[in-house]
Amino acid sequence: MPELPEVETIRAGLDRWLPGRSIADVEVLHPRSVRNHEPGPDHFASLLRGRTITGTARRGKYLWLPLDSGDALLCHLGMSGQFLLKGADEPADKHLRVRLSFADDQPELRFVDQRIFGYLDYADGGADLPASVAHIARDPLDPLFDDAEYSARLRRKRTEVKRSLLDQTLISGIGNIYADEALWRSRLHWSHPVAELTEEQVAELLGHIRDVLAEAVVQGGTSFDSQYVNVNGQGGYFSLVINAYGREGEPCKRCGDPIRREPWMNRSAYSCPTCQPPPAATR
DNA sequence: CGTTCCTCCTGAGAGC
DNA sequence: TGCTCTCAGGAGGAAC
Repeated sequence: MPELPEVETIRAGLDRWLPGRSIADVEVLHPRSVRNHEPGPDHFASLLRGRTITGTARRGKYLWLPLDSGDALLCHLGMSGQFLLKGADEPADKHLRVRLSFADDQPELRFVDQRIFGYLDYADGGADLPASVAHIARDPLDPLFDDAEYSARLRRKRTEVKRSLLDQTLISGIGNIYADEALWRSRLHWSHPVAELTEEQVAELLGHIRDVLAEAVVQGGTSFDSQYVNVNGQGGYFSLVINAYGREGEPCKRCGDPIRREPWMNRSAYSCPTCQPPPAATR
């Protein structure tokens, strides 16, 4: 259930376990989970058998495992995807979609995904950056993220600030929760037009985005390492202090007024009506 | 061309 | 209880 911190937590957990291991077998239990691989599940499995995982990588919410062939096993967790490391003798999880076993007697890697919005794919030549991830912007925790370029690009858009935060081609890794949290910290309403943000406001927003993501990464990091085998990437999430998301009717931690929920894009936007007033019409 | 919005799934919880 | 409705941390691509 992944935004950047959850995906990063999973990546870090996998990175302590997978590099150097050889894939012995791949079992695809639901074809939709590998739907982007045109030749089909059997071909997908055959490409992976015998390959050695050489590392782990992430951009935004995309995760991939570089292989000794120079290709990569690409993964997006969608809304409900999880990676679990479990013993082969443990019972199948309810929504187990793909199972990868390794050459030795080690735990297997399971891809579990209730809603099947997530997927695995074989990325030809994608060890450094899979082609299907190339259009995704760097995320704000990436040392090569260019703040000035982001600010200029953002302010040229004709859209609202929350929409822009969820546009992964502008800035990646942010989803509905961290968007609402960063906007709360910035005292910005979701509908604020990005073209009207000053450079200073963008810089402040970016600072809050980095803070909330980094705090969540630290929290998430504690949950993944209990037992490598029983890992559920979602665990640490709820220890983060949430100020807006999901708090409809509860008091704003700054001013005490009840947090409001507004329908937004077939989803929800949470904000403080006092700290985050809708922008005044400018024309 | 840029921006908006529908759709792909399964399941939980609320209300009747 | 069982039905219907809404909602859920995402993103590609059709529609405008």
